[in-house]
Amino acid sequence: MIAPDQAQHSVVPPNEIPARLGRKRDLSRDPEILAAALEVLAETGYTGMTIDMVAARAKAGKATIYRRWPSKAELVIDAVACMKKNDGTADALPDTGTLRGDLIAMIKPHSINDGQRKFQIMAGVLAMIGQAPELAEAANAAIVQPRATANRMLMQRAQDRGEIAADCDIDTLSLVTPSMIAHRVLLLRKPVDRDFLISLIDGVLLPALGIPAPKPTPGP
Amino acid sequence: MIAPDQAQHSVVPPNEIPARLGRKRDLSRDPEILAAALEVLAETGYTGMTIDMVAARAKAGKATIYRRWPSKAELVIDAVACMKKNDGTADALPDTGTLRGDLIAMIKPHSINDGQRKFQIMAGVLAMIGQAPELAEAANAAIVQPRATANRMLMQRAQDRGEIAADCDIDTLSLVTPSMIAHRVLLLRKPVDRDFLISLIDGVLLPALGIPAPKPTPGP
DNA sequence: TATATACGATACTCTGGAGTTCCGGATCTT
DNA sequence: AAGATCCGGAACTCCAGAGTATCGTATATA
Repeated sequence: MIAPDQAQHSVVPPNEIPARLGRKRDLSRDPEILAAALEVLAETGYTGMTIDMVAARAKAGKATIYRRWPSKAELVIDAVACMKKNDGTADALPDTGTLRGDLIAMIKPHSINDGQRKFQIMAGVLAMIGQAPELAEAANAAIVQPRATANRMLMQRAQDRGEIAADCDIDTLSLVTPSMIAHRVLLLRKPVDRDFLISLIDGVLLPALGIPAPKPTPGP
Repeated sequence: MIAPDQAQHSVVPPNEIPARLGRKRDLSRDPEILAAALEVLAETGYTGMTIDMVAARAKAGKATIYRRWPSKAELVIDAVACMKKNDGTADALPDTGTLRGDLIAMIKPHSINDGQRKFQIMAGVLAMIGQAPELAEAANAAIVQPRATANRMLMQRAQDRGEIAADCDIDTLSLVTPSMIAHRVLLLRKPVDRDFLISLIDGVLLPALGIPAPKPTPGP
């Protein structure tokens, strides 16, 4: 999917590598171009983004880009899909013993900035989800699902150790924070800061799971 | 805001109407053009929408449109803003005596279709919120806020009559359903049907407010 | 009636950007 | 060495669509 035209001779025997002549394609440029595309996408949105911007940002020629992706749309789809791989959300899930501790521990400066950026990209990408439904799936898989999955795993663990009831609607609740972060970034254009995330945890998630508010007034 | 250039002689005494010569502008065409713009917007998105499409849909000339709005962007902003006026969400808020009854009563076929269409428009409009922050406000005010306000009023009443605790985070909770509907329509591209809305009410809102699930298994 | 503006319809201009082609130089296979 | 393909860079073609201008007609004021 990354380099769509690398498998062009599907007729030749699979054991015989095509062994094409000439200079080899520099595969290390692929991720650099995709990263540049994501940067421009986050800054200007899909409509404002031009291939020249991406080429300039990646210090590449336009021909190099069109040699690897057939169109602007496919480049963007690929760039969004590749976010999923280098995300690192699932690594090192916290384990503090309480669900609230785990959820709070997920709030790190890095993950806040990363999240802000991802939803910025989502805003730029939503421009063309009407024409490319596959892009909606890619964006969902790369941006929303990692967070939802992390939430689901934390809640599942809490359920297994009896901290929350067995009949909680974990699947629905795991989507609450991603959805409300998206609304805050896309429409309200407010920052996703620590206080907002804590208000989601203490005002929505934990109450919905039957865990009472921990500190009504957190002293200084 | 609807006809930006109708007040062009701000110097003349306000009691003396300009009394311009020539044929008068047909004001009844304004809402027809705005409605056509919303239709095209919902179908094709901002990028795919052309002024010719809007003109054809409204059976109007392009000049007629440009005589009233200076650009495509301003037309769209106005169209979205005008949704807020003819929405009818706030009228006839249900009053069944219980919060769950009220929330369920809000689920009517009409409001479901209307909501689906509004969030479709929101998808089309998100394309340019990067360039026009005012459009983000307009979309928020026209699409999300009416629903959030209705939710907030219902919860406030429940709080006043003691059905739910006084320290509930009503402001945050009122945004849960609009945010999750948006995610479902925009990214998941699934229909917003009755079952989904009920799962939000019984799986998130009511538990978060401390109201136990009413029927674990709703018999036939 | 004379003038001025709005109307729908059509033709027109103009610009930005997608996608293509060519260049000189580098790197590969044979 | 020779031929083929890559590279970054730049010039190029091509077109959809925003915005403008014009025309014949309708409706307003003076």
